Formats: sequence, structure tokens, C-alpha cells
Amino acid sequence: HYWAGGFDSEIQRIHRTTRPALNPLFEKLLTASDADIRLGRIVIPKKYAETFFPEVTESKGLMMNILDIENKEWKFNFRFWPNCGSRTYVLEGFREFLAVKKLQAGDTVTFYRVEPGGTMAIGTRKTS
DNA sequence: AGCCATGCACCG
DNA sequence: CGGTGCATGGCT
Repeated sequence: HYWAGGFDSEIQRIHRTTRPALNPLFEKLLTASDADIRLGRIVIPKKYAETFFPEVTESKGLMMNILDIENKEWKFNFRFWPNCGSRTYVLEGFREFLAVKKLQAGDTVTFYRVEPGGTMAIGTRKTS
């Protein structure tokens, strides 16, 4: 059970010893629509979107480069939908990420802050 | 009160 | 007629 403790935590250990700190921000338990490959977009809970993501004013959103746990760079569009005077935040461009990581509903995606610099990183965990 | 999972209208 | 962009409604 070499990987006991989880893939993410092992990678975090590697990153901590060889790279700047990788601080967990929040997790998203993927819903059926998050994991739907035809949609290719996931909802970011408003609380976390407005706490941890860049401020976004235009509805079309902004492109973000996010590293995964293998240092592969992914480009996602962070935007919002107007919703009853509020906002629903989404990350678009998730189709290939879902496919490559073989994610399904019930799996978890974790967002990290890479220090210094404050860029974001992303990890995945299958249902346990 | 209002988020957010998902339905769905309508735009191209 | 497929997806975008938003609306709806279950749920807390």
C-alpha cells in the first residue's frame, strides 16, 4: 500500500519538498452535470468562487491557467451566469480534463493555491 | 433568502 | 438542431 494516504497527499509531499507550498483551498464533489462530458463545465460554489478566484466583471469571464498535480497546464474559462440578481459561477472548458482524469459523478476535484505567486492548481480524487 | 443542480429556450 | 446562456425549482 505504497500509495496509502492518497495520491493527492503524496504529490503534495513531493511538491512541498521540491517546490513552493501547495495550499488546499476547497473541494468540489462532482455532480452528474459537473461530470457530464457533453457539458464540459463545472459549477464553482459562489462562496469559493468569490473567495479564491479572480474577480470577474464581464459575463464572458476570463481565461485561467491551472496546473494539475503532474504539472500539466490546463486552460479554463472562469465566468458567471446572471441568476436572479445573483451569479452562478462556472469553469468552462472542462471536457478534456474530465476525460483524461476519467472523472465521474461522486469523484472530487480539489483546488490549491500555489505560493508564491498565487496561481491555482487542481487535483482529483476518485470516490472512496 | 437564495444557492446551485439541472432544465430548457433560443440563438447561431 | 446542438449548445450557450440563462431560468427554474428542489432544497437548506
